[in-house]
Amino acid sequence: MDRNTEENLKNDLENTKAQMRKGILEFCILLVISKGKTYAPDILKQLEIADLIVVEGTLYPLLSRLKNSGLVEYTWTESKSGPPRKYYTLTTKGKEAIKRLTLTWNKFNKSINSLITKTEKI
Amino acid sequence: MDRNTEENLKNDLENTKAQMRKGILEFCILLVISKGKTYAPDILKQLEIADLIVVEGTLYPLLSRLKNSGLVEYTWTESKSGPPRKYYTLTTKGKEAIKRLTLTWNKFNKSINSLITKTEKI
DNA sequence: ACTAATTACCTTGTAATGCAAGGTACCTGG
DNA sequence: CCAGGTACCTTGCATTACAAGGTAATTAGT
Repeated sequence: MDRNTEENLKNDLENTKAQMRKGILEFCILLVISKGKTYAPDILKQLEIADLIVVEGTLYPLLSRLKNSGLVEYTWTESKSGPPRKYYTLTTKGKEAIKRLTLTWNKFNKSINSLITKTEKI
Repeated sequence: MDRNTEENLKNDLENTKAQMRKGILEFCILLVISKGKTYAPDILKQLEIADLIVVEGTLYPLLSRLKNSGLVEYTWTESKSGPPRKYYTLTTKGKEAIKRLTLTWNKFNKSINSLITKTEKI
């Protein structure tokens, strides 16, 4: 594979990988919050540790959506080193959502694995 | 959980699940094609068997994208029961793409599992 | 020979949403 | 009092899945 093809392939795949990441974003954010009270910049750090790059402009609107859906709630809390923070926690509904999304995730996993194993002749 | 909350939760989750499905769509279509020559309606059937509902209006543009990216190619083939079909196969680049996407998929899986296991205190 | 049904391909318009970039506001330290 | 750090949020753009509708080839029924 020459250098150009390699370059193109990388670009195409970046796109597809981004799509994959998007798909699991909401689920992952709920998972992070389920670990206990957190606020936006901390969520970003934890996602980065889990190897999922997300940026502010994505996270804030998403947190608002989760709030409006009643899956999370927040309380303002003073900080010792800056402006007050919104600490998010899961609601009962949010916990239920995580359970179901975990099942969904496992289901997709199964679908893909069934497709992968059928293709080992590549 | 009352009936309204249950209804709302279902709707919210449908949305999120749809997002997840979108993310893996391109990958899954490549996997199906890697099993051997196929054409659009057959791809739809195989995805349905793997529990991934996709519709025509989604598939055709996506196949065009994959074609333009050089991951798949097609040949027109006569049919015994209707108009001619476009039979798709993977290119070398497409096979390479599948390998990398499989790695990506495994990586995301690991990320999520690390988030899930950290949260068993729910 | 005509018509209806089937099969297959594709396009248009809409809505959702991730991201880059930019903006506001609070607090602390020099 | 102002510069830097921290935290919140919004706007505009591009991508893209889907619903709905359209074109065309072949076959079956009458």
